[in-house]
Amino acid sequence: MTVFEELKARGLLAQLTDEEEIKELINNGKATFYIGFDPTADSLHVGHFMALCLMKRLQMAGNKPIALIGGGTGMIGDPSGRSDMRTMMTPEIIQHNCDCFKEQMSKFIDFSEGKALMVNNADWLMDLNYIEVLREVGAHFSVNRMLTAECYKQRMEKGLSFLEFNYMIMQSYDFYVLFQKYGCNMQFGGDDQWSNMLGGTELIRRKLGKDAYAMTITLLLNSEGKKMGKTQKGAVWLDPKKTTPFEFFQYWRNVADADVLKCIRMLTFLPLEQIDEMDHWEGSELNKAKEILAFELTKLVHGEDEANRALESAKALFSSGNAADMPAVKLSEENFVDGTIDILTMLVASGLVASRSEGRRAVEQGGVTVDGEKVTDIKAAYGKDRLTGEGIVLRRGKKNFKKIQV
RNA sequence: GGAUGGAUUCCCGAGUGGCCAAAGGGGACAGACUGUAAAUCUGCUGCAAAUUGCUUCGGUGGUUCGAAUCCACCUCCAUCCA
Repeated sequence: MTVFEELKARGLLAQLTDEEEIKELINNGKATFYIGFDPTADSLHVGHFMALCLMKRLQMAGNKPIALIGGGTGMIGDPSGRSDMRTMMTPEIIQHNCDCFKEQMSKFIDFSEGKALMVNNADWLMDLNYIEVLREVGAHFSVNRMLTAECYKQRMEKGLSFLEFNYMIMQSYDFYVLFQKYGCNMQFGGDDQWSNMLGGTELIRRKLGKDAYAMTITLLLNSEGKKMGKTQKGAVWLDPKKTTPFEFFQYWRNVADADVLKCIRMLTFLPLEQIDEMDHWEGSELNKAKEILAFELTKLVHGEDEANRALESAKALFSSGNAADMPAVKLSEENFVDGTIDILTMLVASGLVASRSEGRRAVEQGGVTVDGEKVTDIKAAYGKDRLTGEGIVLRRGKKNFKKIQV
């Protein structure tokens, strides 16, 4: 099976400028392609992960990836598909985020011996001269066309600043620069990037009279049409300090039935034959598939050891309600009054609830247990001796556990 | 620059002097049912020493016994005109 066929079979391909040409190039390892990553945070997240996997797959097929870090475009902020303006970031923060991205990326992609490149568009965007850009690049863009682009649709109602409007031009210019400098003939990205990417291929055609190609990968949406990889607390990060391997594992362990197979297909490197076998699994059997998904992804991102630990913790936690390395909280002296601590203080100190009011509600609704026993009294208190050594397992709801120790 | 409309709690959105911690919906959280799923039903959703008290309706000041609500100024947003 060729790379192209595999990508297609996994449902990763969304839009392509020229299917035959792209197939030919990537199947024969003749593509030099780039994917851009804007430094919007100090860690990559699941969306980036898909792009990195794509890079890896194509790299294995002999193509040369260029990871572009958007130190320059990050100064502007991509309005594509967003309903409101991004908060502007200071140059210091952008620089910091770039550094974090670099470090994380090198774990996934082999940058040795020219097998892949990492570049930062700040290197060519920051010194541009305004008038020159307008004349050289701006002249090739039609405002009328840009305004009809799908990615601005949401912003036509709420307002779009000139700053953000220029994002497409900057991204197009990136492609143009990379094409000339590194012979980069293809750009890949998320499907929301389609219009920005087309801008690049057109700029190259108009300025150089040459062909370049663009291809987008399907956005990972759940069955309700929402972007996956987001929780109410924010994104699911790849940085273990921001999203622990256990939390990461749990996120995938808890995806909806309707989404498991799609996720396995799109995100893991499991052979397609194996995935096809799972395809007819139904009902509670799907739980096994969720476990496989969670394990495989945790392994890819955090390594096999962490994946095993997360798997075992989860199993132990949900069967016996106890696990060796569940997140633990050490209480300090000031939490105790007369050698005891009440349940509300404990809930707040553990971070399981945000306030005492919330803790009170959780207890009143029967959502709190200590060592498997339901707590019914909001005034319940625990002595220090109970918390020494092994400590106790405090639980709010079904899935939030903390080990509490002195 | 001018005219008009607007800013309410996580989001949408009602409220135009006291009965307002603020309707309704969404989301989130918790319970029941389950398979760590979905659907459904129930509860709950500012903070706290909790039949009470405190802080909140873009910002600052004012009127009033009393302001989300009235007045002044300011900031931001949308639409139309230039």
